[in-house]
Amino acid sequence: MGQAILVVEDDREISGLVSALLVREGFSARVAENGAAMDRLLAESPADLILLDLMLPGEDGLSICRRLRADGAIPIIMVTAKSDDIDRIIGLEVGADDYVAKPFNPRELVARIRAVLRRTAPAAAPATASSRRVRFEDFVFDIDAHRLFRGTEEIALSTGDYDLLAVFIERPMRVLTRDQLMDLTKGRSWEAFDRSIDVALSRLRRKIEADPTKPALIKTVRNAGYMFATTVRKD
Amino acid sequence: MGQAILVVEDDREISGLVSALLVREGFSARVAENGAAMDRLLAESPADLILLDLMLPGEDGLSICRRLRADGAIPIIMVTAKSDDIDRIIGLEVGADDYVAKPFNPRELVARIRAVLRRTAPAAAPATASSRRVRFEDFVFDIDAHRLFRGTEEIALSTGDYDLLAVFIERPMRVLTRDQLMDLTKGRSWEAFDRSIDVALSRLRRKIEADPTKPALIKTVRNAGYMFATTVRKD
DNA sequence: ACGGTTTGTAACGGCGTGTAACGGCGCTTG
DNA sequence: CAAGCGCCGTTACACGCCGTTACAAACCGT
Repeated sequence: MGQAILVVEDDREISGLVSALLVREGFSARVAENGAAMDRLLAESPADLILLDLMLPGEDGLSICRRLRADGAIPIIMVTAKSDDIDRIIGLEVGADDYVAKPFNPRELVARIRAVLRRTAPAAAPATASSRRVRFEDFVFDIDAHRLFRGTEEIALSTGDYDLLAVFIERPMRVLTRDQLMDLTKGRSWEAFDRSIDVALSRLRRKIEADPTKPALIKTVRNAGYMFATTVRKD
Repeated sequence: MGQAILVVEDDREISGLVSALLVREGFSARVAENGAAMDRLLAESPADLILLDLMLPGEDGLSICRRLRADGAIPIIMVTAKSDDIDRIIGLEVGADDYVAKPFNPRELVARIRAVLRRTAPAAAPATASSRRVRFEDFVFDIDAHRLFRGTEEIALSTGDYDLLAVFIERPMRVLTRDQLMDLTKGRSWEAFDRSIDVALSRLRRKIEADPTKPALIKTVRNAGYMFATTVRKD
């Protein structure tokens, strides 16, 4: 779903709050408690942005920042507890993309993350971002443009249809629980008697299944959830 | 003498303190109390960076920022009294280079000024690279001339149509909220029951969509805003 | 086959969005 | 300066989306 943010922070309470905030805002968040843990997580999968605390056990935030700058071009936002430190960090020219002082306004933090991602995005991809497309069965799904085609016919998708399909496309051949679907599409968690996912699914099936009474694309997995049961080819 | 900073701030006390600080740090500082005074000073001699307060008598800081961004590439740091405003300003994408909340740590302010000057210094020269003409689908849009063509046919645009389209062109494949659209086109913020954006969009769609009842270029994203859903090629 | 549980979906209604229509304002023109 | 015109903000209403509810159908253990 969202872009991957890596939070490097040794205070569990703060990292918990921040990662919850980020997930709520549509990012995916991982936490590392020190430089070594960060390296391990980056080896597993890359991050789109790193939120880096200054004070850390072991290797210092400044050192980590310099190191990251040296090899990759991952955007970095430095976080520091004492606002007096900020001018020092900036002065040191470690090359972070932005700087935030604790305690920070959550919405400001999110806004600064978005601003940095926006600013650095054109550098990575060409400014005229081409749209991502995938194929499955005889469909072509233009993810960025929110458009779905079967053959040459366009199938109109509501925002709800799109959210659901986009989630499935990214996770084919895997059972997704109602809780996961709820979280990934609406950003809120699923409560016991909530049927909105089922109804949304029924509506999506009506548009994309050849025979909605015998679903072939989106299978029901009883007592578990739903699964996008076809292969997805990147274009 | 150091680089020329222009402080746009109506509070005499603050502007006095800031300009003293800047001079002490080796910059040259001038003060303007509002947008008109700023224009006069810029006409006399250019500035290397503008420190722009959000709340000003007469023309608003956001409006000034947009105006400055439109013609030149002078680095701008926005200053605001309420830290809650910061996330909104950043979210609005007025395009400032940094944002600082009052009351600020003087050394942090200086550090941020230096950081912005450092970052923007090399970018100044090759700024005039891109042509001001873009293509999308089978349209050619001449941004400077305010003219839009589909194939060889010209499509007449009102200034309202143009403003909206120009904003979208610069931010393809991104959902823009009504608040952002309002601010970027009209320079004022969006209030809950204001439908003028919706109507303006409807009028633009009527001119550029093949089938305005099934919008393909400008998608509605329910509960969020609108998105220009096509790729834009620079000419 | 029976009863309880889970899933499918039609129907309803609240609310967000599309857009026709009206009218004020500023600009052009004679 | 009056008349005409086009632009655009407001209003009002129609329509579509989606969360909820209710009931039917499918499923499963016994």
